[in-house]
Amino acid sequence: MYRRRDDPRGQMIADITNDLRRYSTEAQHVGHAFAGLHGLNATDLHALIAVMDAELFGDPITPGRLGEVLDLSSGSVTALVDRLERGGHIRRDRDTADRRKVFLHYADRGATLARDFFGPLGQRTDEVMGRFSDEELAVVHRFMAEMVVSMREHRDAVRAARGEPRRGATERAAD
Amino acid sequence: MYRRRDDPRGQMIADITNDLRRYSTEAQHVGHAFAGLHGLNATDLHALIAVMDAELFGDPITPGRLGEVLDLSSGSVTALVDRLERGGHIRRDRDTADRRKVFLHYADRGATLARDFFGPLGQRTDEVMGRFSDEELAVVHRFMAEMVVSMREHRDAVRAARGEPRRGATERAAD
DNA sequence: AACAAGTATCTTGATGAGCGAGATTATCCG
DNA sequence: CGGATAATCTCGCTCATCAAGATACTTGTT
Repeated sequence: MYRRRDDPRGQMIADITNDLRRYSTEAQHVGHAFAGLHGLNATDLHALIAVMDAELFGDPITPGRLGEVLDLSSGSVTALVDRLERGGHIRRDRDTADRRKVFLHYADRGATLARDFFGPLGQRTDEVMGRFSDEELAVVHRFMAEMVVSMREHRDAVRAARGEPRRGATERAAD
Repeated sequence: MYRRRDDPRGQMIADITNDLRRYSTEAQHVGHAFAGLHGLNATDLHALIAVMDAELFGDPITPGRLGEVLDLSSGSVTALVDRLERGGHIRRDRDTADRRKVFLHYADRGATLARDFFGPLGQRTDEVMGRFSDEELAVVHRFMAEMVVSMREHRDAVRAARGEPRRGATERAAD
């Protein structure tokens, strides 16, 4: 769409670029719509997923880190966590060792919501994957994994371009 | 992350699912950061891209359709278009045939912005693609194209789940 | 101990994006 | 013309986010 080339490979690259952009856009719309359906906004859903990811990874997230991940101010994070806690999606737990810290854990309601979100999505994804061989999926995985790395670098570059360079840099792979 | 399976193929599917989710998430963050860098918000950037896409496709978009695409109320669309017009990113043009309609065209500032957004991104994408053969890219394209279709269907399903079924359904392939 | 500096979270007041309902403007059809 | 329909815009409100500062706890130093 934005690059037109005459050679087949160039065309293929342009096509994939469009695919990726469309996929991301639609994914965002899905998130937006799903969130609205459940009385949340897009940020809330992101936050909920981040909390779940961190916990599943065995390393609960704190409000501070959540703010870094979502690129929110500390005040917004407090409001966000308040909302999610009030809605029964997550819990706050003070760290016993360092009592300044607060760990965020998902509550039942949050877990249910996440399952409802990813379940149907995963089903559709599985259908598509069913039409590809193991070797083909391996190629797709290799490609997408590299794209994720590339996109993370780009995100950091863009974030760094405004104001202070951000702290977190490429945070660990757990999301 | 959300599905752990023991067979290699199941693991591969889970990995790709994670790749896709991470990619979308990061893409969103990039959009958010880039928009902020230029005094816009994420919606504005989406809108700008939608306007450009429509125009490049030779079929300029109206505020009404823009609202459908972004899932915004009519009031929000007006405010959005006002913002973008005030910022010199787009222009309003009345249709000469049906003077109720307003067509949105991007202005110089908008075109520049879009180029600044997609340029560096495309560069990074190209780097990754350079590490894949033609055949491999063809597989990726086939996969992603199917995923886009699947995601669109899912989006419509989720949107339909709340309130009236939305009008637009799977809009034409042009974005 | 006591104090200072650092870190994590929370509070407050202001801004502005988005919604919903209704008003406005233009077109179509009898 | 007059009514119905359609597209866009206006208005009043709510709430997410920000920026700056307050609070609570920890760590290091003397």
